[in-house]
Amino acid sequence: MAALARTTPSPRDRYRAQVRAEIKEHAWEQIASAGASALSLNAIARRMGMTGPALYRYFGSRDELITELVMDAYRSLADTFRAAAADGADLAGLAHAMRRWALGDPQRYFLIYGTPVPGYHAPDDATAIAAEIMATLLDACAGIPETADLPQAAETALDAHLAEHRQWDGGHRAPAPVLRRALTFWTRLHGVLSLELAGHFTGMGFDAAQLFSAEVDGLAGR
Amino acid sequence: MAALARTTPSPRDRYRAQVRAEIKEHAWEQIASAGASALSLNAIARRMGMTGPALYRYFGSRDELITELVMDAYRSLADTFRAAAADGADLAGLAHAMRRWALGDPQRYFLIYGTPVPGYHAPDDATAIAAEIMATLLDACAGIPETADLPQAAETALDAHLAEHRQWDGGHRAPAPVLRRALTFWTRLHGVLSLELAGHFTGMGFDAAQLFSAEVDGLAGR
DNA sequence: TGCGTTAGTTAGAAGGTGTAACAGAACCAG
DNA sequence: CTGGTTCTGTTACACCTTCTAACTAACGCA
Repeated sequence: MAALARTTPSPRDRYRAQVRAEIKEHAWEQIASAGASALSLNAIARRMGMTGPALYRYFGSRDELITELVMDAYRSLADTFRAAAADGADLAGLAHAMRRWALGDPQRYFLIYGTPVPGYHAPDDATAIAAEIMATLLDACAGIPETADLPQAAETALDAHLAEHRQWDGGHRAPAPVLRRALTFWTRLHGVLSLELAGHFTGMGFDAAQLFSAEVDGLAGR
Repeated sequence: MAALARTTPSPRDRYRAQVRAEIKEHAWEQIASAGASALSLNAIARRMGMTGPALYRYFGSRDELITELVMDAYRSLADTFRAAAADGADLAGLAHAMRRWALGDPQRYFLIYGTPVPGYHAPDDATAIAAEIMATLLDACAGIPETADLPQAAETALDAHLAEHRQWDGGHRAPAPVLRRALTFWTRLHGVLSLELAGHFTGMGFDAAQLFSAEVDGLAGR
């Protein structure tokens, strides 16, 4: 009873962690091949040679498993951003790192940025990681010349608005144009990327990478 | 047998059409409140006072119903675009019409532009309507000054690419910069709009409408 | 009036989530 | 080493889903 905080994980703990990880691996496979909506605990259990209810020892429900996968996806994206920034990537470097990350597993991207489920609210941890991503982005945006391709007549209006509504800046002391640039980076790249990943460009004939790069070049000030 | 093409719909035809329409109405309610993944033929049947299998007289499968809803969503968006253009809306007018349309039923927007289901391929009719939307957009883009906020150094590269990869222009004889503007309109507005609809801006404090408008102003050349 | 078509029913297969009760293995203490 | 506790995985089940098969009953038309 009342086990003290273990200094070292017990064999059971290790086993448990390993099974949980294996479940998640199978879950990612299913998601990659059929989307999150087709994820089935029973199917995962079958593939692992167990019966369905056994998985409920490891995840309380299907939603709990998906939530954990969402968190892992966020974590992975944040790490990708951080690693790229640590490697000295500029804004364009971050953009291309993000595109590679998304193309590597489109359904993982959609787990974060795809169709929302009306009742579902992301856990606070997710917004914390989102803030971490935004912080990395703001840092990168702070060191870009002002010649970049951004609204200029509208700039005054939006910048003034952002200057007074910056709860989301996480304490970053960037001026409003930098905030604007970060938001624009996010929305524009998501726009091209999500349409590309969803296949809306297939059959149109042009190369999505060039459209993406053109947006990146505009944002990064060439 | 082998009924000739009826000149006037029979009472049965009218009844059938009415029940189909009623099924779709309930489907839209369910989608709006719980998303397309939660759509249940059984639940619709229950609400209509019938048993589940009865609905299979009207739609061959759940997927067939959803496909029809997707088509209706496309049709509705295309009509919204056409109506706005017929009312003399410029590019900015089209943009705001699109935003109103999306905000009116976010899940309807996501039915078109949301997370794709890996195995699913949209019917050819859908791409035809998409082409119709693009045609309206290209017309609107053709009458915009060149001062608009678009990539300029990258312009040469992307424009050259688009000039040689324009299967998607539907015979529109617009020069490459117009094609580029239409694509950019689409991706940028989808970027802001889909993030807003998915709730990714909630809690950030700023007004998504102003971000949207700033992008529109940039695209429309003020 | 009578016959063919069609709508809606029940029954059931196959599969999903999730709970409850139980068997057995693993671990830990004495 | 043995006993007790804890944890894993099982079966059985309730309840939901989609969808098929077979049947009944109503409708519409001639």
